Amino acid sequence: MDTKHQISLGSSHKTELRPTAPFHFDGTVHKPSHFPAGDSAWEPGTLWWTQRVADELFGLKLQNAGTADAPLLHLTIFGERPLTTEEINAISDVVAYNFDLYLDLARFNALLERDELMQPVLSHWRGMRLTAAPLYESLVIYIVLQNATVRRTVQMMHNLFLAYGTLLHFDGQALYGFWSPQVLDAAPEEDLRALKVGYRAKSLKRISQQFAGGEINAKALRRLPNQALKRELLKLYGVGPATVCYLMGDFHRYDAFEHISRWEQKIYSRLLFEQELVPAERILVEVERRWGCWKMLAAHYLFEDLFWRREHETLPWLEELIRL
DNA sequence: CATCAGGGCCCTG
DNA sequence: CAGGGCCCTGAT
Repeated sequence: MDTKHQISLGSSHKTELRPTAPFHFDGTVHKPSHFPAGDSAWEPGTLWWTQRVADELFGLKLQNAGTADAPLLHLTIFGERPLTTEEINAISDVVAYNFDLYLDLARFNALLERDELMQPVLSHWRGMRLTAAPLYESLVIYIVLQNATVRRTVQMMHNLFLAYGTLLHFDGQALYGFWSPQVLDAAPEEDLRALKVGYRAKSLKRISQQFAGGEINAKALRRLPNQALKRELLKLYGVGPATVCYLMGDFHRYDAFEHISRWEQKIYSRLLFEQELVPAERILVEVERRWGCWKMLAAHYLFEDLFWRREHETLPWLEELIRL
């Protein structure tokens, strides 16, 4: 292994989290539609992943210790050193925000129960959340997704982790932790290009520079209303209409589903209209009509349900669209 | 062997 | 606002 940096996380702390009910553990922590990035591992009932908090890397384990209607989570935090109570709480808060643990789904569930198409989907996924990553990490992932096939995205992410990530050993896992923005800010663009990220090297560097320079305050952004938030996010170099739509999801803005990329358009055409290709505009009108302010979350349910089915049955039309 | 589009975006005219 | 260019890869 030519990973330059690796560390063992010998210190561990346990704490508990109580999501609002209903809570769907596996649907929330494992997303079949996401590409495998090397920074998380999942088995039913347990998720391991890495998280950079306040410029320090941690390994995290989340275990399902409750039921859908009486949710309880055991969170174990692995670090290089003992943590204070305040630090444990801070990390718990990050986890709670990223998994949207305290989301009230009552109205959403009532809405989906009245939707014929969504009834079976809801019966599988009731309590599932749309999850987020730290803003910088989400941006990196969305940038390597741009104009690339899944295979290439996986390769780019792997190369980036190999060159700039830190392999964290904890709880029998070996998972990559993200670099700090300062690292890519300082790296020559040619070095990034050598990792075969292509023109995305420029976006990665510019974004890293903006974060390293303290221009971005993710927590302050959370307080902005949708349109202002969108405006701010679009100022980030390399963020356009497709990426900003994903980012609004990271900020739990479930009413902000305002863009459909080509491959998603084909998938929604099938699921909503049973047609090959419906105009994007018509799809957006339809999701607004059906799900209103919950449209992004509802669309997420449909999508994850589809990709979960893909793991268990063959869907030839979908395979053609995914193009590994 | 060449050509092309891909889970976009920036820049230019 | 339309269209070209961008890095690289696998498909054709």
